[in-house]
Amino acid sequence: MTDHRAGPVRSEAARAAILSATARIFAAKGYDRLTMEGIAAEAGVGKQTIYRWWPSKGALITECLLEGHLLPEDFTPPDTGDLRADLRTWLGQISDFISRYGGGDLVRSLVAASAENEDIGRRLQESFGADEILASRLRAAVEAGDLRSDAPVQEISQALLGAIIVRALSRAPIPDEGFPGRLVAAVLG
Amino acid sequence: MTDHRAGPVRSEAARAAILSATARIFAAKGYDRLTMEGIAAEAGVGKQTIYRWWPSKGALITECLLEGHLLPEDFTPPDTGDLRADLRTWLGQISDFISRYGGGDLVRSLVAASAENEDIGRRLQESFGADEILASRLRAAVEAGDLRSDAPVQEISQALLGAIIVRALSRAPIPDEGFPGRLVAAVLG
Amino acid sequence: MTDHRAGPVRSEAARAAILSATARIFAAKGYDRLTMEGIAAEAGVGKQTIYRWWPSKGALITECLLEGHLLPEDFTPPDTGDLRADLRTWLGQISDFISRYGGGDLVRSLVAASAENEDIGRRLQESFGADEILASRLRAAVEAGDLRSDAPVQEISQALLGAIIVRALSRAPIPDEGFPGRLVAAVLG
Amino acid sequence: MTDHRAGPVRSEAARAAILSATARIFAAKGYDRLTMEGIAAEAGVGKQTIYRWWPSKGALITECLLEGHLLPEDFTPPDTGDLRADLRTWLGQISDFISRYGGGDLVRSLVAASAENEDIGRRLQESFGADEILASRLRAAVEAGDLRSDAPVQEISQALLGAIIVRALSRAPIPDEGFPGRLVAAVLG
DNA sequence: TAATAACCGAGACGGTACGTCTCGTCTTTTA
DNA sequence: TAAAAGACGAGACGTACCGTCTCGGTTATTA
Repeated sequence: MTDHRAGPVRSEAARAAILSATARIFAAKGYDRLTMEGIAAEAGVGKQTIYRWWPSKGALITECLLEGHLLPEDFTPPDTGDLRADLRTWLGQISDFISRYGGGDLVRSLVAASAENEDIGRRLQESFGADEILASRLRAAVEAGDLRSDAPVQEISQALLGAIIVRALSRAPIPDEGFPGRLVAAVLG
Repeated sequence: MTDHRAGPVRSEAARAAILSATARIFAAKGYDRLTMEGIAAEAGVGKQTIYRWWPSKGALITECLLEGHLLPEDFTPPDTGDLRADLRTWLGQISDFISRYGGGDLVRSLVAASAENEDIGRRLQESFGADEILASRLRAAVEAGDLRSDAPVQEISQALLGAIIVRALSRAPIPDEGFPGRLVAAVLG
Repeated sequence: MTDHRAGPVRSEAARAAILSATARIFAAKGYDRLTMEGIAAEAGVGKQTIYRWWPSKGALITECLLEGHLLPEDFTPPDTGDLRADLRTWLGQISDFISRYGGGDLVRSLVAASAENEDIGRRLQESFGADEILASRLRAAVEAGDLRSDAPVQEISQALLGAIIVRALSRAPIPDEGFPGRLVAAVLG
Repeated sequence: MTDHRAGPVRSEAARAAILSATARIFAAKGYDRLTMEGIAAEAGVGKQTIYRWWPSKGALITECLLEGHLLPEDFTPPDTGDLRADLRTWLGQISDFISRYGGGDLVRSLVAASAENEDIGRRLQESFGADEILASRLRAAVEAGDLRSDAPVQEISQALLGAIIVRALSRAPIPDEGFPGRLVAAVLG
């Protein structure tokens, strides 16, 4: 028996246009000036087509995030064998990204969205590569003897990403090349 | 609400009513459902009386923060001579506060306000005692030999507070009594 | 032979369901709350099936009218030889109908549809029997000497029906049994 | 004195602009293409300013009607002593008006509005002068012996106006100069 | 009797308008 | 004479329908 219902199928073109328009406006104007009407107009789509598939602005941004429209770069920490150097590289990538794109505006918008929307909040660490990949990297370092066996892996990840976020919220510019180094020194001694 | 009336003499009462109403709504409904019209109604005040004194919602919240209406508790780290124990105490106070008040809702609202408003962002660390007081405490530890002389004081503060914020944004509850200890271990080894 | 195209034939069941649903909603909710989507849902039919056969809501209502779904009763004036008595009977039938069905709601809906749609407007007099049948009745009265030979037949019909419509639009209830008599007296002296 | 509340007073400029814009669009596009958003835009006014003072499109049109924005002309029947001649003059004025303005479009829009809105319906006869003025004219004719003492005054008024409306709804153009005469002949013999 | 073609229910699509809410400014009345 | 009350222009919200356009499934005619 056919388990698919009759009727037209969701328009992939509309879906792509909406996500793309959302990402464009989010990057250009920030979370709080991102409106559903603006998205619909930019995407050349009726508002109902957005509301038909996403219940809220947050859900839309979540999907943008998951599809990589908002943070086009990949913030995976490398694995060279030297944990601290790898973390410095990773933090340097994020710092560079922030410096290049509006000096923290995009991060702040992402944090504002996270504060308002549960799903986005849950995926925040993931978005910056501070999730399972970093955790497994840290666990490998424990096995290699680079970290103590009782090192609190999750707290280390949160502290590193959190420092970046606090800095973005405080509007302090990333000062110079030394920041990743100092942050790794602060967290891993 | 309060018994103030029209007239120039009562302006201080209006000011207090506005700040109090702002704090009450902020705590009850969060930053994004805090409206100027709601504040005016709750305070029994005309909207213009708010706009006469504060240029924006952010400025209003900033003043609430500075006057201690939003975070009624004082998050000053103690000074017992044992830096790590003091930090654990401090983080424990914050964790307790979060657990007691809505499990992070208030922190998230504060973060949302920080993301939107520059002044609030600048005072974010200060609000949680992660500012000069903590910095001087860390510098004293350097002098006492508890920390290396090149310890990156600011990054340590940001990492500690940031870990709290990332946890709040990710909606993970503070798990148990061990969190402050693990976080201090993560940051100061 | 290509005098008949390939494919299935128009579904009589769908046609009947649509007309019936239209009449039901028209009577229950009135012209302005009659929606194409509502008709489709009520009839268990796709919207396209309606638009395939009728170009507009007005055309649909016109067909309902012609098939007697909207005004289930037949408002043909009788022919007893006494013109004025026949007209009183006819106007009494219409008055009774109005009193029985929502006190003018249906007439008002019909008038609203007539104002918006040309075809319905053209058939308005016909719907109430104020068309050819009434005209020939009046012409017969002229021949019988009951009316002057230059009696303006069309204007008499329009005045009689128009008085009913004006009364329905003014929301004045049909007051008592005397109305048809007074109206005939007003128009034919 | 508390006979007037504190606060600003209703803007007469906004009120006038709204009524004027409503009348302009009503005349130009008809009732069913008259939108609240269109009115607001045309009047240079926020939508809320309309909804603050009028609950519905119908209420707005009612007020337009009462202030004479919709039917700029005065359809008062004259009083020369010759009732039938006066009625012919009056019906001629209305016929001329209909011919000059879109051939019935405005009347149909008014009828559509009457069908939808109770207040407009109640004032329909009044709008065309078929109310108290005409009634008193007819009563005077009774006293003067021009009409029988039991002439049904209200029904005569409704029949005259109704014939005009039925003609407008049927989209039949007012044929020539003879129509008012024939209609008076039809109604008053 | 297979292919074809138009039908069917279903419903997604780009739009328009709805009526509500809040913004930040401006104006009037009151105490 | 400042504060309350609240009207104002602006514009986003989320919903309801419009009329058009697919979908896949279902017949009836035609080759």
